[in-house]
Amino acid sequence: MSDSVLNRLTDVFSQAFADAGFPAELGAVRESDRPDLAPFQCNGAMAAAGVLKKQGEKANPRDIASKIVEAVSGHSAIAGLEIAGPGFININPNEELVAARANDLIADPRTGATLVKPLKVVMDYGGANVAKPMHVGHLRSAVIGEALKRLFRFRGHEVIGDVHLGDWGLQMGHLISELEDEQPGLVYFDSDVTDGYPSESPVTMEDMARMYPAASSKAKEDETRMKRSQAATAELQAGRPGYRALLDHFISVSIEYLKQGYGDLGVTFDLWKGEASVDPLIPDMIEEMEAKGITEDSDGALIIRVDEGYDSEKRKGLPPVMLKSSAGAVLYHTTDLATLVDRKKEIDPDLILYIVDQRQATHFKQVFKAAEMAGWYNLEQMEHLGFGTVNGQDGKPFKTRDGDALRLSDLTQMMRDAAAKRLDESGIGLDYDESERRDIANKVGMAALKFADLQNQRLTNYIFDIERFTAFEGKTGPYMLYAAARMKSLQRNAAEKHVAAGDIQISHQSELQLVLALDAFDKAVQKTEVSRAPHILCEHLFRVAQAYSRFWSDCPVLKDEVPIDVKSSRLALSNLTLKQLELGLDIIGLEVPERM
RNA sequence: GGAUCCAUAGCUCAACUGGAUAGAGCAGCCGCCUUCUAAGCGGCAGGUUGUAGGUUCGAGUCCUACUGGAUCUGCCA
Repeated sequence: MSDSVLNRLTDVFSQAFADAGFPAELGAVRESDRPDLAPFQCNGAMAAAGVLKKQGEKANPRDIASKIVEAVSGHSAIAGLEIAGPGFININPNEELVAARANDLIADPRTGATLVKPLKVVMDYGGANVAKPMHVGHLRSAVIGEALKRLFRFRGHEVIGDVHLGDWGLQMGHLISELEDEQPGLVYFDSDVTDGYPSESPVTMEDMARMYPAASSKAKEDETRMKRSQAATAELQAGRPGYRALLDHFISVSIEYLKQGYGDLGVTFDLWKGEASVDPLIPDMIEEMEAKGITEDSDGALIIRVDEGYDSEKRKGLPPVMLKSSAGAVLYHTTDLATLVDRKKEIDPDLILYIVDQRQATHFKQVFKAAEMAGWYNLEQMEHLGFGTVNGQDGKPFKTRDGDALRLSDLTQMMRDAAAKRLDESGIGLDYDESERRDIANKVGMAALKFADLQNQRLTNYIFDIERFTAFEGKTGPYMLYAAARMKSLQRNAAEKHVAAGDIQISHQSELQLVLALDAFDKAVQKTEVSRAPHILCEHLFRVAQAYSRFWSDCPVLKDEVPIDVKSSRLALSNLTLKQLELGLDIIGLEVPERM
């Protein structure tokens, strides 16, 4: 496999800088900020002048630039060079080199994307809770996590995705005590019975969705009601068989529901573990931590101090990790640590990524520090990848008009309906049968939803605007599906007309721009991995789709007046673009319909 | 009180980690469909990058202080 045009140029310039006595890194070539002047630029001359100046020599960056230009001019990879401003070097690549690169990309099933030395990576995302319906707040973790999982796999890593259910806290106590109020006669509440519980769940997902908020609000106002929930939680965690059996029902009913919800988004998990599943590890874990001398007793609670400078009076510094409350209950610090122990034992990963709301940044800082103190992992092996909250247009967390969180299933249905409506309006799909129309509407709707999320940088807060989501023009998921569908259409028409793909030759600016856009794939994928930022890949794919749309309007392929070798070349370029777009869109979780 | 994050075009967001004239999309205005999909393409307009300093050849990006917002801050997860 050849190297990208950008890397080839970097090699040439690095050599020139090294020969001139400068660090080779100064020869780094980059995509130009001024594409109107040239596609590539090298800014090393300015930095080189800085190096000389530090050594006490005076230097003019323009002089250095002309020295470098002299050294590289005439190289076969370069068609033109120009020095501009304080010492920028603008570079035009040799078009034959670009065309040769395009033909190499065709031969590569990964269209130029390289692989890395594989790591074993656990990704903790999704973060749904047992017994609670999925709402818009669950969207980002699922969509971002899934994209990162697929990206890391595409890079060659071994990735295990774990949904890590919230199934072990007070919420379970709420649910158990509420169920006892509603159906006190159930066998689970008979403490004389310890075995042989029914295999059928006493509650449905809708039951739980109703019962949990009811219990929670009662407990907020009524202290005795809260005490009952807490007692039920404690008994559950102490292993009362009837409660444990109920929990198993809650979990399996929830998982079935969640698989549906995540499945609608194309999100899948390798592990459906949760907090409850690591509970058996906790006693040994605490014993180990005590033996290592990192725990201490404080006001009856068992804690780990993770910050020497912590001052509880002034509330300054990082608060301690709480392993056990003064009431003896296990907390979410504890289960998260136990999960780390479990993963060490079962998987022994090189890296663990948590794709969780940015609000939990402090929590993860504490947990990671404790895990390091226990000697299980290095701090570099655990990363919290936070993201902003989903807000309404008023900047506050998104709510429906009734004040509830919008259910994810309602949101996805709205997206599908909007896409179906758009399909009707276009008039294109009138002759498609019903199932294909549904399929297209689903793919377009989900593409719009996911792309709207992923194109934002992770950390910024997220303004949820259904109007904007269901607008399918411009920088949207549907735009990219549309570009890809055109490529497929062209492919079909070419087959009908018996036009075969051939060698790519560049005869138009739009073809050159498209090839250069495609050639940036590997770099975009690498940057996305390093910064764990899917929006970088989204940006690349959008630029490819945009370059293709220009190509589409500027460069006819199958029209009669086009010479046969140009037809073959352009068809090959279109097919190459389709291949890369499908690879990239698959990573961010978008599916391309055959036509739309 | 302490800490983290954010502030860029009317709106939603980028800006390759210090480089040229800060870029896209939407909304607005003007063009382009009798042959490969107009969910598209071309063009115009839109900015004192929250404020004030500092570092240097060069700052949206780095340092300091403010202003405004979000979040977290030992026994819920």
